Amino acid sequence: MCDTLRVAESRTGGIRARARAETIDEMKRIARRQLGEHGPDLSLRAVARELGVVSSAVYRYFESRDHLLTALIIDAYNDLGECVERAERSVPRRDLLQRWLVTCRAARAWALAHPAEYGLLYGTPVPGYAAPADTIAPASRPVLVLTAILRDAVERGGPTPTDRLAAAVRADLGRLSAEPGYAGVPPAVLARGMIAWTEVFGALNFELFGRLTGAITDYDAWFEHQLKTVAGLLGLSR
Amino acid sequence: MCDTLRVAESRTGGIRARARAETIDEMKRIARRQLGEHGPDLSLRAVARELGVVSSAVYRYFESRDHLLTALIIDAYNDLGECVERAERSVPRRDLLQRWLVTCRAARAWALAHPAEYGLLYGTPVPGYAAPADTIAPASRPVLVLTAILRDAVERGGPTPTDRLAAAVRADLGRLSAEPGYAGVPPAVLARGMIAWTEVFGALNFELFGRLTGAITDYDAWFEHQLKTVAGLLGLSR
DNA sequence: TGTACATCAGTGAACGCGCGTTCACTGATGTAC
DNA sequence: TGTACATCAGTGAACGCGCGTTCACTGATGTAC
Repeated sequence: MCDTLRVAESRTGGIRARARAETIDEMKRIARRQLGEHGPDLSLRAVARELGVVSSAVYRYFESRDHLLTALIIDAYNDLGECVERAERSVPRRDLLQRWLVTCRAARAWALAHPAEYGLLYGTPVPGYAAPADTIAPASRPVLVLTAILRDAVERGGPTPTDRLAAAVRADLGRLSAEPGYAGVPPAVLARGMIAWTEVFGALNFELFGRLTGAITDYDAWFEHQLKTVAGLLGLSR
Repeated sequence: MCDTLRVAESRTGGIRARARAETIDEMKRIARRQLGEHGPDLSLRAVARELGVVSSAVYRYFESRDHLLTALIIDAYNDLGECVERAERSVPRRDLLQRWLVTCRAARAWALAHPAEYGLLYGTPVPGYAAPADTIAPASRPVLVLTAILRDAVERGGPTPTDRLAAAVRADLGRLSAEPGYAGVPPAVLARGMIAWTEVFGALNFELFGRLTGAITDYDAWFEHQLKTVAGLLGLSR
């Protein structure tokens, strides 16, 4: 009953539904900000306090703390995914190297702009929090962008690596390349793509978690250098 | 006074000093275990509880929660460093590729055996905790092992990459290769080493933080494949 | 070898704080007739 | 167009919990004479 009405309201964009959506957005915005200041131990009460509302009022909008956390994670994945997709779309299809570069740069730009959310997505898992299934699809958006580039490279008869894969690796990657988003990318290509991807996220971890302090000062330049070196692994040409 | 005596006791290995050291060790052992079960939010009270001691008793041994955390971090760095160093020493000096492989395998083995401590060292920084200077030296032990391999490769006239480095990158890495542990490794070689290192730690992050669940099932094989691919970057020969 | 004393480990109570969550409630607001 | 009613947002108090840290204290234990 109650749920049916709520859905109907949000469909027709009723006044209450709009106000409700705005409050949810504001709660998430505040929560995101606090995530950045006080780490991943998100506090419902602190969010309520900043919103100027009693703590129990939050439960009108989120079933529990974990539900709020999940909403933030899904939003973050989608935000990152959208940034990466938009950036990649802005480059001519045939320029595979640029597509790869732009994709990685967009991921880094997003991470630098949202370090706390990056930590939430790619850092130490929050103990006691199990990511629900809803997060899987948004989480794979960035990697699907990369896969599309690889597929285009393959279709264009680009360099196909002759790496010998161990049976177990071939099995895992073969299973993967049979899935919808990964079709058309042979295991050996997929392997190289994943390695490149791993290096890029390793670089982001090192940079964002402060593991290079004292060694690197120009992070932009160092990231660019890494991208170009790793691009060699993919054999992408302009 | 008090400090002088304590030092004297520990030097002579007095009974009290030994008991004290044992208690400290047990506290750290318990804290390490709890770190694995309840995440990086270490609780002094929980440690005291498990030790069967009142919470304020912990302050006989550690000035504060952060001091205990620092001790754990330093121990972990040293433990990891020792594992990596020992593994690398067990390989003939001239077999550069094996030395590289064994080094990375040791790092992974340690991480898998101590996932919580790995998270403490290489995961999201604990908010509000600033690592003191004492952690710098132990933290660099593993990377110095890699550097030694690279230096030997260079001295043996191994392949010197002709990568063009941007001025900023050359400056940063040049500054680095002027430091004690990095001497004898030219920037271009250092760059490739750091990229390989970044990939390996990216791989560990993905594996330990569960970012490959559903895709990879045989993590051993996948890691080996990554090592061999990345070794190509270093141009290490047997 | 015996004794007085200093030093230690550990106690127990307390301070002040923050947290997630429940529950009965009060008005305001939109809806159906 | 007006009115009765259902639904909502938000309140305020409370529950039970855990936390880091301080402080005056009690015995036990090692040390110096």
